[in-house]
Amino acid sequence: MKFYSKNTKDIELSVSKVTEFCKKNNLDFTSIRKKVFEIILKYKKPIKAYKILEDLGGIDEKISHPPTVYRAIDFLINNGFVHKLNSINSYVGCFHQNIHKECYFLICKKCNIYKECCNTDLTNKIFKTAEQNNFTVSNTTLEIVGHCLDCAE
Amino acid sequence: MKFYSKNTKDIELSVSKVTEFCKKNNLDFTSIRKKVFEIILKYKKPIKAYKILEDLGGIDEKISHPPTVYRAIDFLINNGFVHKLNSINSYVGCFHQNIHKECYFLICKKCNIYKECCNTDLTNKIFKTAEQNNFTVSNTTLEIVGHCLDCAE
DNA sequence: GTTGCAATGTTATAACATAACACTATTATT
DNA sequence: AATAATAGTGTTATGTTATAACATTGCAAC
Repeated sequence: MKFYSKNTKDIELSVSKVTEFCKKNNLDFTSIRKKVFEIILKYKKPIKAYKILEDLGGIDEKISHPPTVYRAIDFLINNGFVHKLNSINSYVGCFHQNIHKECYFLICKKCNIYKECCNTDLTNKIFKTAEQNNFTVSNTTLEIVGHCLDCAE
Repeated sequence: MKFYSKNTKDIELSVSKVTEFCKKNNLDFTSIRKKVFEIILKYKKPIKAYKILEDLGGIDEKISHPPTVYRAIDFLINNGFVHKLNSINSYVGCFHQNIHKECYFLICKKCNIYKECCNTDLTNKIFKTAEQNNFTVSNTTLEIVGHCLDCAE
């Protein structure tokens, strides 16, 4: 399955994009938040919180406690830089041009590779459904779990 | 928010529907599985595994161990009688006429009430997307988290 | 320079889920 | 009838994911 392969340059670009966004919006993109963001991006696949913790410990033992990681993740998610894949308790960097919270994901059970998609049509449908039910959306999750072409039998 | 309120009679109906389905499909709807299913239905809101465990303990202390509950849940989910809401680690009985695995949910952050929807159009779109990506679907999750009318500010 | 506030450090524990193996009951096989 | 195979369950222990609670730090506003 083709997926968004990020090389070093792509990661740098994402980081600087977020840095700029934070500056504009008066958000505090601290050193820890930046480190956690970079770890997530570098991992390429969905990464688990305790794996982030481990990697962070490799950089600096002082900051290797769960709350440190979860706080950084919260910040990154709340601002749309990272998404959580609830069905596999993992986190992924957002690869899209616009910082946003609505996205959907194809997740391969076997190789764990994933693909992030945005489909305006689908998103609109979802919001319309919510509206019809007098529902105020704060967050949506659409996860499609299965097998990618390479992993299918 | 209006939701699928199940009275005793509705629950009995669901249980007998599932009982029949299991008979036809040669599935073992054991006493424990049935009890767990009933607990989930009676709760009306999304219920957590350890709450099920607690309720089950009230019926019979012998069967109040986590694996007992999780095994029953697995059975119920695999056969489409129950859905898991990954974003809140909770379980809900399926309220639809056809036993199935694809559904989407509106979940109120505040009161935890939820609504289960099925929208063929949306489901088709999701499957089409997967197909376009050469992806074999085993399971989809669409969860819309936010506030219902009563809980909106 | 002190107050206020957001971020972080730290300890502990809560909440969610499964591994591993023993036991039981039922069915199928000899 | 004895035996084997199998699915379900009982039980202990532990693995995994996430947060509560409170102390400390650093910086900005007054």
